[in-house]
Amino acid sequence: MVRQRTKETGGSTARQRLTVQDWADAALAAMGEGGLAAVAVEPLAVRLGTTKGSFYWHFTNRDALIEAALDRWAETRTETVIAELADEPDPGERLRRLFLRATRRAAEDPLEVSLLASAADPRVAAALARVTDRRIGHIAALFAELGFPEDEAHRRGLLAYTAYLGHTQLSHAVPRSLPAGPARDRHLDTLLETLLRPAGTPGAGPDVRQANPQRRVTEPAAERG
Amino acid sequence: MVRQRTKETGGSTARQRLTVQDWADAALAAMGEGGLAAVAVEPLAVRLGTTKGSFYWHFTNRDALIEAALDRWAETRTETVIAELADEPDPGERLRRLFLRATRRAAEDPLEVSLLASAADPRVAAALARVTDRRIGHIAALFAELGFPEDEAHRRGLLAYTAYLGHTQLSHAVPRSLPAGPARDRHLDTLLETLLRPAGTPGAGPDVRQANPQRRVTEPAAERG
DNA sequence: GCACCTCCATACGGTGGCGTATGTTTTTAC
DNA sequence: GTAAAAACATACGCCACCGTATGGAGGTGC
Repeated sequence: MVRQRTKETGGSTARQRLTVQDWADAALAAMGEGGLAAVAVEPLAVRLGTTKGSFYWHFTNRDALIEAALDRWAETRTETVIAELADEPDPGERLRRLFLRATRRAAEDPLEVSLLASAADPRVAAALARVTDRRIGHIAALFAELGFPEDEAHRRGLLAYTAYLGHTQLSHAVPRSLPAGPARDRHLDTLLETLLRPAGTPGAGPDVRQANPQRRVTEPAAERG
Repeated sequence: MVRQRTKETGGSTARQRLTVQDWADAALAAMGEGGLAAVAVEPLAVRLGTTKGSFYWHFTNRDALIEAALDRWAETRTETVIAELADEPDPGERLRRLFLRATRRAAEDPLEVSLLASAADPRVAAALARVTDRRIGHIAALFAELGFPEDEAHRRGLLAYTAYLGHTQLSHAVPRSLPAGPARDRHLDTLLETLLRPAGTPGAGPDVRQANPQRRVTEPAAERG
């Protein structure tokens, strides 16, 4: 990510120039490590091997950087995962792989947790709202594809996303509280299974979805990567 | 919370003196609003109507304040809720009321979200680990009281706490994504009901996995969000 | 009522980060 | 190959905050 900028190494140095996105990515990285407050121009400049002079050429001030970073986050960190699985034909398997992949990535990157904690900032809140709507909508669409009626699909999508968020929090705060290794995927599978099971929805309950006969699926092995 | 300290109001002023806990509570409040970085001595002093002189009498430095605040949080914000419901005889009802109460409080107070995002700090991580273990253990004990075997009770306790965390995150980040008003409790009730329903136990390794209720394989067109 | 201890106020020096001003290098235009 | 533009470097003033030093209020013992 960070470009090399050896400063006085004779002639071989191709002194890269930085782009707005380089700064935005660095800001997101810093944000993941230390929250919004850690998005500081001068430390970022050091990390990028440059100086403030570069920064204030690309941005008017720190706020502009934060907005750029949030935009970049909202664009990249949601669509990529969705797009990666677009070729999977089976919606159930697509849901499962989406869930496993998303939780794994979120467990590796503290950025999302950091952003969730910065929702007091209106710009962060806006980005979060955008991303959350998109994600829940997409999951709900998967449930709808699986045969659930519209509102029930949305309800389950909401639950799935809630589980995703909670799991992410735990994986960062107290990782040892969660099963690790192969038990991890099994745990997430049972969680998904719970969400997929036809519930006795008491409120506006259609009667149809009764007991699941003989569900069998796809080995959990496929999801590596 | 903040004590009144009118500064020059003649003689009627009972000039309160501050305690270590006053500072710790103020630190927790600031932390909820702006994260760990917002725990700054001088702003806190202003909020408390005093000066740094007071602070550095009670604490050696800022780090000591943070530790005191974390200790106070770990002690108060978990045991109180548990203790408040100790007189409820029915474990199912105790679980339900615990869940409703905890989620409501967490939705009102941003502190917990902020702490979860500061888990990179080892002191915060320690406090979180303590509190998390205590809470999951307590919830698991409730499930055990309800008749679930030990490991299954723990598994469901973990799921319940995951749901709690996720719900809390959503309620702060994108509150409108969650049902409000009376639908709120109904939503949480169905969530709990899901967790209480006897499920296909995972440990013994039955082949049942992942459900497809009446597949209605739709066009991939539904994918557009 | 006087020494004494507790608790707070005020005044300092130091650091880290923001934003501006202005110089310097690299790239592009032609 | 030179002039203009783009991209970066350096130097400055400013503010917020940390921690220290020291000087008082206010109560307490006797």
